[in-house]
Amino acid sequence: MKIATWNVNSLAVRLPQLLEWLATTQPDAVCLQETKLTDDKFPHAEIEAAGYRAEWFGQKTYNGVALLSKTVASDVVKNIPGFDDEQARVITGTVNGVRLIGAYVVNGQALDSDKFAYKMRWLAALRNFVASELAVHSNLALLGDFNIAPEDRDVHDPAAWVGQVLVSPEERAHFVALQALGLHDSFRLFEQPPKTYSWWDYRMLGFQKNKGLRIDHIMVSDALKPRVTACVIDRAMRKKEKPSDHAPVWAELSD
DNA sequence: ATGTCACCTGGTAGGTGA
Repeated sequence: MKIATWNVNSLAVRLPQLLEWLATTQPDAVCLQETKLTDDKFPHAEIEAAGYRAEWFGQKTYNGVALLSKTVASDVVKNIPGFDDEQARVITGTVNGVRLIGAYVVNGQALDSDKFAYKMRWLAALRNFVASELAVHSNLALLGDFNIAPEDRDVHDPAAWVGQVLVSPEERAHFVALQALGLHDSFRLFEQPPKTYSWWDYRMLGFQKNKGLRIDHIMVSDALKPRVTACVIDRAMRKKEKPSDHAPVWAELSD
């Protein structure tokens, strides 16, 4: 079973690339972030024609998430129960016996901003939600755009990023707290090439210079960990015409 | 600090968010 995550940065713009990528990569399930579509605009017909079921949860202009899968997802939950949130950032469902939580974590803008305080509250709520889901679903993956680079080796120039969001000790502490629940960063279960990132700023030739961060992750539960046979960041999609600023990430699970 | 991209409103440019 192949599971994946991709921040598409507007599904309206990226739909042709998504369909191409589904056809070549053949994931069994994929969580999308930043669809930027209200629910009435979601391109479910095109996605179903490509052989995928879809669950989606969006809003105007910003955020928006979706869960695509070859077989139908069950027990779908939108956003974090009990956490009042105007923003569409989480979609959860069970596919082939695996609980998938697809998340678009708050960016946070700047460390001294209201948005960063919201990011901290949001991550605390996510942790509680993941803990409650883990209590009833041992086979669980939390995947998405975390907007956190867990370690300095996930940052092209750690010194240049000091004081900015995505790399702060406070954000990294939240990543560690998720690990403390028994979640494992799939990417680091394997030998990986150095300087492998999942996001590059559109500005200043970020991708061409590989000035990136690894902020898109697939975390797996203790029960799922021994089943992970690979985790790959698909840089090729960042080289396409009109790319998303994020590359897709996928992990292969044995049966 | 910001060379890009996507979206909105409201208008053929400017603001916001990432």
